[in-house]
Amino acid sequence: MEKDTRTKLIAAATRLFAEKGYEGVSIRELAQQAGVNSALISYHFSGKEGLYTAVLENQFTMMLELADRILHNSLTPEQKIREYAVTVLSIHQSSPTLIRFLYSELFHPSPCFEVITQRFLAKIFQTLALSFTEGIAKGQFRPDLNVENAVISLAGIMNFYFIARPLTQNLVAGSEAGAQAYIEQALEIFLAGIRRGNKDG
Amino acid sequence: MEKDTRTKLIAAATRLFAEKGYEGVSIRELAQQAGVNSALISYHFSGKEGLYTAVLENQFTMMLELADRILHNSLTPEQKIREYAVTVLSIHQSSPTLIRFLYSELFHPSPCFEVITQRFLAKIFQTLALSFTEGIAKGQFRPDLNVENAVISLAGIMNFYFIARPLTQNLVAGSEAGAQAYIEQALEIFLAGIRRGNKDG
DNA sequence: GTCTATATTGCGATAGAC
DNA sequence: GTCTATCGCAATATAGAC
Repeated sequence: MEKDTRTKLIAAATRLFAEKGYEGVSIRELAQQAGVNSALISYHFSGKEGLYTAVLENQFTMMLELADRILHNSLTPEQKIREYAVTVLSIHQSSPTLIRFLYSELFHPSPCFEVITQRFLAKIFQTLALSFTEGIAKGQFRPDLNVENAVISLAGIMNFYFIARPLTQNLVAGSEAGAQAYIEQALEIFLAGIRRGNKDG
Repeated sequence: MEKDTRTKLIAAATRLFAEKGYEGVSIRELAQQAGVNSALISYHFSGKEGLYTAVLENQFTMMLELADRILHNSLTPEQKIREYAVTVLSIHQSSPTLIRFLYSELFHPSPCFEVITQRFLAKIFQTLALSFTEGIAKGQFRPDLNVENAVISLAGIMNFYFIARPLTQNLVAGSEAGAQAYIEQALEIFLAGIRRGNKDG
């Protein structure tokens, strides 16, 4: 049992950090939940902060891999938006704790977050913005769209379901198995809303 | 200077808690930023936790007052959705730190959060859900809408701009003075997306 | 109501035996 | 690689003078 200690620590730390936040959990609690000695955190990760960084990198790596799907292919603007939607669904389903780390980092960023901001979020943003620009140029989307705002609207409508899940689990009665159904309807609402000829006024 | 100490402490605490989170700030720092002695936190608020609760109650009170606008009047379904949008804008503009406390509480709830969940969020959710149901019944909205999901889509598209602001301030070049413009476009996208006859086939 | 000084606890990190 | 024991520090809270 040498390398297994790292794995057990990361697994316990992912759960505990997601639940209580970085400062809300002590190294003693982390070690206890992992079933190892607390001194091993310093030995394997150079301290609590190193363990947290390892957890973040582990979480964000899955996101980066999935993201290549939308970035490295040639699709129509609408297809790229659809691809973004299913990618969002995949990310949240394969890593349900990710959203907590993402928003914890968003509001209280650690040094490690800049990597994600620059390598992932900015890239996604620009890719989507280009898709909107292209869709407008081709006459598929409303010509009066502000592309930056459209990107935020798309990201908001796709991600908020997972952000608000702690609430909706209590508010909505039978809300499970609904992530995919949500994404599908949200996608149709959004696409119908930006297509040419649906302008209000 | 008796009651002024409470005010100064709440003001400093609102700023510091929003910036660093509950555990990220000490009572010494709180007192120093407020320009008072640290022992006065225990005297006036029975400790750090009491001060945090006072900050939360102060933040959430404004939200509750503004929320009455959508709840206590008889508007058409589309008018209620528009009223919700401008209310969201008002809330975030009059209290820019609120979103941080809201999501901090969403992921790491303190006892005080249940009050908000029950008195505000659930009420808003149900009011909007009723508006969608009514709009569908009157033939104004697409008949295949899932109302719970539509509420989440609306909340997501309206709030995400303010959630993602720490990011977009770095990502988008000249993004200021854009909150109202965002809300207006997001509203048109959403309404165009749920109106009858815009269904994707 | 406000201050100084201090009690007490819990934290992260590490030295050193095995 | 793992464990025990402990160090040093910073945290909150409070007692008591003013």
